[in-house]
Amino acid sequence: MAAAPLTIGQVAQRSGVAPSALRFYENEGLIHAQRTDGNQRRYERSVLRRVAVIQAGRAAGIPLAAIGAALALLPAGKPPSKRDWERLSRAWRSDVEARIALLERVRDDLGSCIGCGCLSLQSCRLFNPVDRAAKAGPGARFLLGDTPVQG
Amino acid sequence: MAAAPLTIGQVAQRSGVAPSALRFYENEGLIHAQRTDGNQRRYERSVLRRVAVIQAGRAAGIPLAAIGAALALLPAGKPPSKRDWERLSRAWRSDVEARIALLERVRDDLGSCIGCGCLSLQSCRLFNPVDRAAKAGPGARFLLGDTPVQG
DNA sequence: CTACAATCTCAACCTCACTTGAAGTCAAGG
DNA sequence: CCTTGACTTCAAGTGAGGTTGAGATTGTAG
Repeated sequence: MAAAPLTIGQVAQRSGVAPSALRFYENEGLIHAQRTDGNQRRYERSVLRRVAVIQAGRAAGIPLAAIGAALALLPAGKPPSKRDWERLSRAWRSDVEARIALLERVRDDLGSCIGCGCLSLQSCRLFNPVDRAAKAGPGARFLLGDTPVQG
Repeated sequence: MAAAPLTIGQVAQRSGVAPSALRFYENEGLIHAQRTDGNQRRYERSVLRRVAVIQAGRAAGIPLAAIGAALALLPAGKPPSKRDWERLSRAWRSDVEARIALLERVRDDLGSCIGCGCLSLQSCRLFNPVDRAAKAGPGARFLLGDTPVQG
């Protein structure tokens, strides 16, 4: 008995991802499905793994497009090898670490502002003194920093 | 010589926020401006502080609406007191900390997955075993966790 | 065979935080 | 006065990551 293919509802239930999202992922090329004679989607079980990888990436804050790019390097019909997953999770991990570092900086700056007598807008790291110096170029941007993301 | 009011362009340059964004903030009720006879905006200098607070909140990942709610509790025409800012920055700090904790968990889960032989989908914390158990309710959601945000 | 739930497609809508464009007005230098 | 650049409003667009709804079709249990 070959493993029965899964309907979209079954995949939705098992993965916790809404059917609409699964269709969306397919549209974006992240997953793939066979079709019945009546045009309904039938999924191989390996799609569950793929969806789980997508979930992990989303949890890590990786944009869907980048997740898709990563998945594109993985075998289509088969679950990824341990090595594949190692590569992926390592990359995502360092991405998450960068995001954590950014937030930690913001946290520390907020913390230091509590005691810094910030109202003078003098030497505060959070409110950088672009107001006083007004040098060339816009300031205060340094806080936001573009989200580092692997293509 | 009373401090000259600032044009929108000047506020934009000094704060690093685009004029369109400043108009947007005004529309959303986060900042306010006087008008000239010719209907142009003229800002008091205290708006720079307010905008800086908005920037700080944005950096901390606080939604604009929540920043607006917080600002609404602050004196309108005057810079916030030290106490005001302490209250705000403390609240935002703990919000940031919650976000950091979430990311740290994801990071650790990604890390543990590197070595966990995850491909068996057996006991992995990242890929939680909803696939095997398929209990009531959707799974894998636990990773995402709603962003805690103060109203 | 008949219900009825599940699925299909396609287009429209949603939130967030803005940006862009069109068409017109204001302010300041020469 | 005239030009030029900064400013005005309002509507619409952007992009991410989907959801919602309409209307039609399929799959399955009884």
